[in-house]
Amino acid sequence: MTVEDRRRVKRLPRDVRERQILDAAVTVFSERGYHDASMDEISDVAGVSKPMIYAYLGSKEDLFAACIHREATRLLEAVAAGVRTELRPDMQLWHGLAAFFEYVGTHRESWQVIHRQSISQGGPYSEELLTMRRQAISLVDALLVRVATSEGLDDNATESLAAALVGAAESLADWWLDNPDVPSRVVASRLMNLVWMGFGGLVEGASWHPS
Amino acid sequence: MTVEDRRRVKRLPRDVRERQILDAAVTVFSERGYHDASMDEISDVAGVSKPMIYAYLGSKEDLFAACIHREATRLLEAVAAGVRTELRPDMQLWHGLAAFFEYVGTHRESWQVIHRQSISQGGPYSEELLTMRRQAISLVDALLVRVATSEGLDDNATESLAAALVGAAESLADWWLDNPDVPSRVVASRLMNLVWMGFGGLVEGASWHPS
Amino acid sequence: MTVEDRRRVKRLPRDVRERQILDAAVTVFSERGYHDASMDEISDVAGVSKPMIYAYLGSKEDLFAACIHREATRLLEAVAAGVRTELRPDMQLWHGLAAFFEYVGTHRESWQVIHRQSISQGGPYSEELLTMRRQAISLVDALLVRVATSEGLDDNATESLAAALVGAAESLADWWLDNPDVPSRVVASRLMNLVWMGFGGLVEGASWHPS
Amino acid sequence: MTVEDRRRVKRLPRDVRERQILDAAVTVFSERGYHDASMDEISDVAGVSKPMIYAYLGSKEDLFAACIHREATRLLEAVAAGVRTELRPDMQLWHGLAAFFEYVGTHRESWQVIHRQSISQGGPYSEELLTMRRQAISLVDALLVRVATSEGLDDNATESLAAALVGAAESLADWWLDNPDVPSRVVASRLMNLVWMGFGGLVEGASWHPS
DNA sequence: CATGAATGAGCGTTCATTCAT
DNA sequence: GATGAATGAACGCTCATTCAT
Repeated sequence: MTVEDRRRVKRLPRDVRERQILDAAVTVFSERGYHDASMDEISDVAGVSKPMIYAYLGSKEDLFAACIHREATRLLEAVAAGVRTELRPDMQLWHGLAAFFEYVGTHRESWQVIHRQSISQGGPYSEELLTMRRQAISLVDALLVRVATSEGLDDNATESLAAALVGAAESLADWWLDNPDVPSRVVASRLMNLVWMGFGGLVEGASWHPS
Repeated sequence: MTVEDRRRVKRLPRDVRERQILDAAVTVFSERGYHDASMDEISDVAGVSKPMIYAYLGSKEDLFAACIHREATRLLEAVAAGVRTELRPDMQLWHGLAAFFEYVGTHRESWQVIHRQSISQGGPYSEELLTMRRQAISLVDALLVRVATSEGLDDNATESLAAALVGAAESLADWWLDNPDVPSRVVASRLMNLVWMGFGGLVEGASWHPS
Repeated sequence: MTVEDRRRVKRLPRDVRERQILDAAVTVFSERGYHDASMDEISDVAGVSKPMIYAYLGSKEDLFAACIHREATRLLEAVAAGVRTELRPDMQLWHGLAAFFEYVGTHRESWQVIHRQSISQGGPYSEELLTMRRQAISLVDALLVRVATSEGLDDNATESLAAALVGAAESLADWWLDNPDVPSRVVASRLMNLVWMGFGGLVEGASWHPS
Repeated sequence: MTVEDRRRVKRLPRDVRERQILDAAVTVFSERGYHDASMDEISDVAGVSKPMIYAYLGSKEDLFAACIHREATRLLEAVAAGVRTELRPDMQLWHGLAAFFEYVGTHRESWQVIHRQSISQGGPYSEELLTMRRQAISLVDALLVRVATSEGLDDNATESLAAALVGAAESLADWWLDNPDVPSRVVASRLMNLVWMGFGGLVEGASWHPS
């Protein structure tokens, strides 16, 4: 169904329209970033007039927050689905990473709307962004805590390592966008090896493989 | 303003004015982010009229690029100064990380203007940002390549690991801003242990210390 | 809303709906004024959908006119009921004033929707406002004419005095809203004394009391 | 100097531009009322771009307040100049009223921008309006207090009479706008007679004349 | 060298009003 | 009879940028 078709169709129920609008907003925000995206373009892409957006999703900031929320939730759920606590610790981490890169590879727009934005904490519009990022770190932190229990790593330490790990994954995902020929599994595997074996280990020829 | 008054105004040489302006711009950009910073505020903080800024530094985007360039160069130089190739590989990495966190801790404004910005690659204003980030990755990559030579890690692999490492450091720096009680050395040491020993090693009780 | 639900909804007769809507509109207009009142809020308060308002009462301007008409008519009727021509001239005026302040005191909403609006004659929406105000002046004028017949006050003069008197009453009503402790009768009595005895008379100790 | 000429003239000093803008704003506000006046039209009439208005006078509300302040101050000063305390009480009042109608007759725009607006106290934009009106009432109150000292009229009573008198004058001014053939002095004289002799006195043939 | 004055262009937001069901 | 869905049109406001002095 093309945009023109959609424009001619009238009186859709609210939730359908909301989904249309959110889809359009994700597309535009991911292409242009928050500031350079205009409500006009979003309404055009959605095939809906601007007042509908305000009626259903509120202000630009609200709309952005809704996008972030939906997309980040999907990503987090994908990752959480990979991390099954009945697995061996290293396998939990591995499946989490694999799920992350799998998701990023198959949902570029989703990833971009989440990640390619300012994280200046001053700006009010990034509240949702920070919240979701904190959730991501919490998820990883919980994983690390389970793994590292009673190993002398205090809460503070595991949280910082979780933050580092999340940052590493984000940054590697970005690198991947510029080097798309590498398969998802390979990228995940590289990060897995780095964080599990350490560079020291790698240098000495050690490596980790899913067993 | 009368002619007499004007005579009393300091006619500063160009490079001094440029420094004034850049300093002000760094302050404002770091506080507000690129989009929310206004040329008016920058000119106010600099104590200079707006046309001066345009005459000396060009457009807002140019000005931002100049800020990023100056501050990122300083950071990179600080890190590069830590990484001395005559050292043992692990010590090179260690001193690089230590220098990084030391710099971030003592130059918050500088760090914020570099990092707390959108990295949406669509936007033209972030050209310099991406360039400097690529330089950072190159720097780390070179280090890793020296370390890992002939270990089966190809160029592509080390570059991706370098990207991951840079991202981990950035993210950890952010975490640190929210947890400022942890000393710089401790933060650096945590990341060093993660990337050198791997989580697997840490779990088994291994750890790395500067020797 | 399913078909069953719809059947359960009350299908009220037209005049009941109109009264509902007018009541709501009076409330909202009196609170917010014409411009700041939104059709959305009115329809909310009325518990009726917007298209109903348009179907029954026409445009926003029409709706406002209907409000003004209804409320001003009630006020005028209250005052006219006080002015009984079989009374002595001064008693007519007195009872008219007393009725006015009595009405204002007991129908604040009504008074506010009538009075706290722009009277800019350019605006088309105030046609009814001006009409009703002219009626008020006519009412008073008729009273003055009866009182002052053959006293050298020509038509033009009594009409202007009627306008002055109406303005005095309006303004005093406003003052009263900010000083609600004064009883209705006292306020009316003050105005009665002013316009009957004159300030010159009051200064000399004269005063008027209902006898 | 026509608008076109003005538009071609460049780089006027700030205070000149501010006066131009205020003049234009008074014209437009008086014609259309606050809400129906658009900043676009004001900037057109002023021969200035909109950003200048915001730079010099602030928001629409600020601009309106500035208009009200300037015009109401002029009116109050004109009236206050008429009321000279060395005169006999009745003559003070008379000259005040005469000055009021004289001003209204010769400055219609000024009067309309002051008076033909909503006085809904809810709206934030009318703060200045209420303030100036309170000043007017205070001015009259002071006069009445001087006149009526020790006559059994308490503060509360004189203030209410002052409010009534101000309202009567406003309303009569409005009536006058629709009946412009009556000379200013005659209008003033009618109100003077009403409030000084009272209607009771007038009916009995008494009348007040400046002696 | 330096600046106050000035604006084109665009954005987020709102609201009275109407259509399709 | 009644309503949720939908929009055209306009408005207040801001900002990077450039003249004229």
